[in-house]
Amino acid sequence: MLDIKFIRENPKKVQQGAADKSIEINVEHILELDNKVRELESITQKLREERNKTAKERNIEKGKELKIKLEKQENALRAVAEELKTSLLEIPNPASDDVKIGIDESENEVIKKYKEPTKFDFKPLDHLELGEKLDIIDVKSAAKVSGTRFAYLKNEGALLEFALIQYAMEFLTKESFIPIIPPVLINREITEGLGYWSGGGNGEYYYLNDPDEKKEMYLVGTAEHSIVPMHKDEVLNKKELPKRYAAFSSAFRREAGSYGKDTKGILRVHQFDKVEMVSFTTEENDDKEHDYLLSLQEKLFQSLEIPYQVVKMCTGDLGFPAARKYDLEAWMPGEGKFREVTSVSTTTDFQSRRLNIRYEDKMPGSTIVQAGLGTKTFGGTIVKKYVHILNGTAFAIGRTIIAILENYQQKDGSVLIPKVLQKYTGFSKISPKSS
RNA sequence: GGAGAGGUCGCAUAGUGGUCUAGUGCGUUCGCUUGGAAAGCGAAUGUUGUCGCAAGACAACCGGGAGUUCGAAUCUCCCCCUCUCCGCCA
Repeated sequence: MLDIKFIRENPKKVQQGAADKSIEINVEHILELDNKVRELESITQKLREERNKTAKERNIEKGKELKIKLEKQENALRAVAEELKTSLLEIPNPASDDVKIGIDESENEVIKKYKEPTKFDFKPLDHLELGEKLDIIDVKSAAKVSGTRFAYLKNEGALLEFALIQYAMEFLTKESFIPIIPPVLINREITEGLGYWSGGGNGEYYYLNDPDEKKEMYLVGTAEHSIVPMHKDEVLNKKELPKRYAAFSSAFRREAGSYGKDTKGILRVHQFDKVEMVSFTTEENDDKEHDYLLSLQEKLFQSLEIPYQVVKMCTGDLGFPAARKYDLEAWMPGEGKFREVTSVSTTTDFQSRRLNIRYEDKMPGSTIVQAGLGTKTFGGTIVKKYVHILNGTAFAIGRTIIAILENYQQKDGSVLIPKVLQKYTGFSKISPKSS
């Protein structure tokens, strides 16, 4: 959500920001609504003032009259205010100035590359073929039990997941992240704050509806969904910023509308595990924090020695709340393509405004010279600002395993384990099971 | 799942229809006092919004929502959360 004051002062920028993301909004209409709300607000306020006075005088007759008038005004105000709020929620966060304007992913820019794509003197297999030969991925049984887009990870595959989690958590804890395991079920109110419903419905997330309970619960699409609202309605101390979390959780996605896309193996599944980074910081440190989170993602993949490229999203591929976003795409020899394995975005103060997460900032004190009295210094004013929230993937376990399997496969069908992970796996190679 | 208690200004508490413009204590800040400090004394001390150049004025907010009333922290209804006991349970 954008600040109405910002919209009043920068109507063109807001209109253009939405257009750059190919989202249609009508800023002019929103400003009209805003004026109307303020007009009605002042009328209502005057009536309330009178009502309060009348009640104090115990003027019952006049009070009855005012009550009716006031009710009318309040209803009118509520209707327009509601309309304004709905309109405000439809405005996307404008992209940062440094983001390229573009229609869709075809205009994204590759800004960095690490290593050349892995070369083989044999025809590399894809992760599913490998996974089945090694007996570490089983989608057939999962189809029987859960349906398509589910998988069992077993044997060394399961252990590899634990190794990745342990490695990432240790790495991030050393970087002063707070390790955390969040709930994966969230309530309705929080999904609204997160914007699950913007764009006219929920095509992305699962919900659980117990017929015996009136309450609906929603499965998180990423740990971010339960980490960010942790601080809803709080005022953080500037000294504790940046506050960084390293969260491990499962993530659930309906993938409605992606039928026929990436149907093979575990690249795109309904349930996967992830180590996620979430950072709360100040306005002035936002850009620096974004670079920092990206650098951590790069370090992790460099330590696995997996070739990748960093892609900077153009406006059309940014998504609603992000002002800037980078994807790290790992080389996947099975497909012969770079595929997204992590992503990192800043939502600036867009999410925090909606969820009301702020921090206290002290403006510098001022010194004034008083005639004949010398100088006097006044303490700074405390100002509350919305925090800037960034989030990025450390490891999306499934996709990272794909990258490892495909890049580390050997001619004999075995797969080597990246050196940094060996102390966590306890083995350095996965060999095909003879059946 | 059953029974009970409770959610009030940073914290602790008072407040059961108009004197609440929410009292008091603690904490915090400033001032007085002091060689300096403590204590003491005095004052200030929430959030959001509207109007205003400003000083300020006013409105809304006592877990959330709806209602009764001229008037609600206070009465009614629904919901949420916390605590205690019992049951069940990894």
